[in-house]
Amino acid sequence: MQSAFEIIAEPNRRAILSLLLGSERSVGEIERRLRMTQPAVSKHLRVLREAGFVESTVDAQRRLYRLRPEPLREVDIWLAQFRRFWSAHMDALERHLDRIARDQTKKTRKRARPNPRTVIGEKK
Amino acid sequence: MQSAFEIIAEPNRRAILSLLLGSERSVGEIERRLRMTQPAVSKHLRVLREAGFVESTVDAQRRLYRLRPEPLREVDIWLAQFRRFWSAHMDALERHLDRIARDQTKKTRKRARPNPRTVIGEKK
DNA sequence: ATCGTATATGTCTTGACAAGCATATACGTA
DNA sequence: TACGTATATGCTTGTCAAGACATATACGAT
Repeated sequence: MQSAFEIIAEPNRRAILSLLLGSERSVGEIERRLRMTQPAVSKHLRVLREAGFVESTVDAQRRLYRLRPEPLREVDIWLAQFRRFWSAHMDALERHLDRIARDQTKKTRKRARPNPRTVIGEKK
Repeated sequence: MQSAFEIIAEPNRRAILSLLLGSERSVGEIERRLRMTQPAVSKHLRVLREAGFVESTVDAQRRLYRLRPEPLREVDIWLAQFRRFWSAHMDALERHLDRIARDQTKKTRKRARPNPRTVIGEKK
């Protein structure tokens, strides 16, 4: 469970992070909002805290948890390398859809892929 | 293993995706480059294909795998909600670097990082 | 037809982890 | 003090995924 990617692989943890985006919350608030059991919330918070995604302060018996930016930025940095790639593809798709939708004569400047081949896509 | 987040939680799969960013590759190439066993590569590629991260075309006995953008965009969309947050927490220089990354300009870098608080942080 | 290469798949084992439930700890209040 | 509330932690169980190894399938060449 070292990497930030593994941490956010868990849906409940992602939900907690999204919730904390609004404001800091106590364990009880998270528990009620996300309809999880209290131990589950505490355990996920522990994982998130140890990975640096959240931090907490003590308020009497409660603990208030809030978001920390660094680990998510790390994910974002990894993702960044693909942005150039997918914007190229989306542009190609947009051009294509645009041609179809308007049914007008448009010249193709460039193909996204030079030769059309049979592609094995995802399972259905 | 439905969600894109679970798919990219696996380090070898992330390595494959990064490798495919360069160009399409055969299973054998991936195997050698990433020093994984062939069945391991094939299995990871299957997972990636079924989740829409890659597609393949047949070239004689080989299969050439290449990247598909959509699933990573999905991850990026989730991540997007946090950008506003962390840019508020980032210092000015990091914001600056972020801008640089976006429009591929080049400049000098330095280091700064303030964060004073009484806080229960990550494990040591 | 046989062989070699490239890739996919099946089986088995092992380890990680999430959930549930019970219990411990910490703190405020009467 | 005793009690209620808030949170953390311990234990057990079921699930699932990844690696290793063996085997199957597909194709080209001889």
